[in-house]
Amino acid sequence: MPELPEVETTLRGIFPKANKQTIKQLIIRNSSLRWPVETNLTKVLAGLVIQNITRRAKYLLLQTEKGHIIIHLGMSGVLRILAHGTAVKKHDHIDLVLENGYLLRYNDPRRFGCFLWTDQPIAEHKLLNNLAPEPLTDDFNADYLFIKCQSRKLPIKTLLMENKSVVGVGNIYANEVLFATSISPIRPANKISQQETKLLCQNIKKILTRAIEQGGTTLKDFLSPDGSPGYFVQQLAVYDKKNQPCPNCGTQIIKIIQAQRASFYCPDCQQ
DNA sequence: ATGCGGACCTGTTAGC
DNA sequence: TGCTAACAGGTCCGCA
Repeated sequence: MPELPEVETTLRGIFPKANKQTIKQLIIRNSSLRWPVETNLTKVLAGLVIQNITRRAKYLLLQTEKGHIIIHLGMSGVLRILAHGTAVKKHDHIDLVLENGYLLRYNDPRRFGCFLWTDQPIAEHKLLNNLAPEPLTDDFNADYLFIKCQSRKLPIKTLLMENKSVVGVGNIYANEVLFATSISPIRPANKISQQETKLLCQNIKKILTRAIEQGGTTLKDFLSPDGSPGYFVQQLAVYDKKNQPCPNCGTQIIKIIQAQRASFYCPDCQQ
């Protein structure tokens, strides 16, 4: 479900109620996420203070005085801030109960997400130490992207979705960014020109930024922590638009499968 | 090192 | 209407 804008929306939603709060209790109803949630975390976390909450790629990092909680929402995860005593629903796997009367509740039907603890320096964690630069910082720029593309023959769409090259861009935004840049998803990465990587880089930043401003993209069930949906879906040009007219030229959008993921593009505008 | 396919899950929708 | 198959926003891992 969530790409970077949805995770950023989640961060902004939980921050005001969860940051600087003391953890009263951790409740694990179902520990079987992507990796098992360690049951001894209930002891480790009790009494710790959430000193800061940040995002790295699509990971949410809750910093405490003894280490970090690493949360990923996978395909279908949702984090919400709720009052103590709020009734539990299906797939409400974890509660982080806070001392201010609220709790952070993790719901994830498909259980592709994770809830991990580490006391190692966070940047060195195995899941984080090989990630591309944050796309909305200056470290992610045209020169960086060009060098990454130069040495690779895989389709550009696939490169945009691998976390060692680009983070935060999932299937929806990979399709949208390539449309905005008039590049076919099947073009080999090493056939992208320097000028095109510049435009690609600009469009990644532009589209992610705009999506964040709209509160993310709600396709089926994404809700921000306050329960509101995202509105970026209204601005999608090609994603899930098979057989619909291209907004530029009217040609029918086609759907193909790349790396087992659906790609949508205009065969006329995108070469 | 690269690139591909499988794996992990449940819920919803498309198609017969 | 009902059953079945396909598909869904992610990404790690193992293999060639």
